Amino acid sequence: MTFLIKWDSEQPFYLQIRNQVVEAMARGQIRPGNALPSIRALAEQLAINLHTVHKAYQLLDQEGYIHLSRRQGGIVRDLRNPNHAFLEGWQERLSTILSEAFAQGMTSQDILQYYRQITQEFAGTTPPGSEEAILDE
Amino acid sequence: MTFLIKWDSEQPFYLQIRNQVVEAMARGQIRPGNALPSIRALAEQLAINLHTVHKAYQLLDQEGYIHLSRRQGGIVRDLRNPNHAFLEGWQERLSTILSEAFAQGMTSQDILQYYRQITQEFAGTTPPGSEEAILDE
Amino acid sequence: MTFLIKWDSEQPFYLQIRNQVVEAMARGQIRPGNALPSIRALAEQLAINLHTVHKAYQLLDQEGYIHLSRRQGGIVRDLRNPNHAFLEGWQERLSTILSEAFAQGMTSQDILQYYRQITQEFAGTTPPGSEEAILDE
Amino acid sequence: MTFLIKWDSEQPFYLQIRNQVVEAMARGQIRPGNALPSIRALAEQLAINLHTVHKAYQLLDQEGYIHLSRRQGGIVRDLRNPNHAFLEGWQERLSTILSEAFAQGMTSQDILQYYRQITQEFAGTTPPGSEEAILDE
DNA sequence: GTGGTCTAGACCACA
DNA sequence: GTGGTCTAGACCACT
Repeated sequence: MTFLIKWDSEQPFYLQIRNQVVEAMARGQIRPGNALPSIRALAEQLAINLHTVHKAYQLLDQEGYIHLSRRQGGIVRDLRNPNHAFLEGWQERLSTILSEAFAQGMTSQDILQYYRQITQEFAGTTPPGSEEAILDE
Repeated sequence: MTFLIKWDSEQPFYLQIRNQVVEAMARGQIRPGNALPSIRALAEQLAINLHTVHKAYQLLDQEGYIHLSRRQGGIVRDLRNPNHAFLEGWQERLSTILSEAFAQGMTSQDILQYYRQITQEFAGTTPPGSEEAILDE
Repeated sequence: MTFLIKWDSEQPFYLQIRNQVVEAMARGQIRPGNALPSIRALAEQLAINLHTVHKAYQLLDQEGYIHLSRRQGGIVRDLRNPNHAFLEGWQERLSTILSEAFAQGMTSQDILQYYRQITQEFAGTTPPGSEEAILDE
Repeated sequence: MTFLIKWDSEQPFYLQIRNQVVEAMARGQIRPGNALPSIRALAEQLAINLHTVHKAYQLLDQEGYIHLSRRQGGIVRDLRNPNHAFLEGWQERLSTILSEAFAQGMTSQDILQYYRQITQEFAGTTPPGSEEAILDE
């Protein structure tokens, strides 16, 4: 997968990285057991600070998406069921984002259309056997 | 409607207020033309600073949810169609939140269930005749 | 001429009135010697406070557009040359508004087009003899 | 560029700053990609409060003139075409300022002379190669 | 270093 | 009464 930093985004760099990893997982571009690029390599590739990448990986580890170890770097975990802590915050954020849509005058149909548009990218999971490169340099 | 500040939340106070207003709009608890509580009144009620509430109201005004004026205070606007700028950011945030769910092992069915659970509160718009108080003291 | 208050405008009422009087003068709808509606009448017609209309008239008097007296109310003056004080502030405001246009990417042609569009309404001055009603009720 | 606060102006400080930035953009003194002085630096230079400068920068960001970010401070944007919302308010303000001129007895020739006088400063964009300092200390 | 949030208290403009 | 402006000083998040 390819990482891309938007230098003029309002989102912190570490969150951009975190989000891109999560999206890649959802799309099946990286799968349980796969290794993320090393902190050093990714920092160099993106021309940002080591600490920033480290922070992103720590967050991913803390949220349960990866297992971060000194030896192996970041390994994607196999998550089957979200834990309670995740669900609680997630629901609230979903509620907020849906409220915005309704308050802005969107209908349930509009929203579900966007939902399908987004999730069909996720549904297209690559077959379990295929092991593609994590990072195309 | 009732406002509630979570003092230990990672979300800034002003965003909590903003979100609660938007959710109340989605639920139909406050409707176009209704007045929000005055900045001073809400600040006192929540025991937070006047400027913090002011910031929340300014954000709501800027996002188009309310009209904030020196004369009338904050009045809920009637939004019919979201503009392009809103939709762009909204889609991206929806994409992020959905990928989190998939990456955490949730299925489309799980997600849609939460969707219905949340939106059925919205769909339940109060009948047009009923005029409820904005703020239950 | 007809006055119209925009209740949800960010502009103060007294400025809205002042601007409408000035625009009516520019269009030739009210002319030197004409009387403005009485403060009391206008306040009643617009359903706003006497003080607010008074403030507008005072401002017009102070800026030299009208002569405000207790007996005759507001009488439109015959201005031939703007005084220095007016010109100074006016130039600065014109400079600001033109800067905005250029900074937003407009060209001189764009601006002059708007200029013509606006001034052609002013150019269409009614002939000097005709004395039309100040206020159509 | 040089900022200057008029302490006895009726214009709020934050608007004075905003206007001076916009004028500098129109004159080509600051160009797309250039950085504005940091909020703290400008506040100190002008001997006004940090929050006042902050407000000016936030307004400029909101109006689209600059991009304000935690990382880079204020960066001048490259605006090509004004949006509809801008044009609407701009036209009305132009209309008001032009009617003042006519009501004060100025002619179209007078106005166009001022127009040229102001815009010739804008037209005189500095040659593309020259990179002048943003802030002459 | 940068901007962002929050608090506290003052005074002003508008109606 | 309302919101708007300005000041002053604190702490935080990001790089």
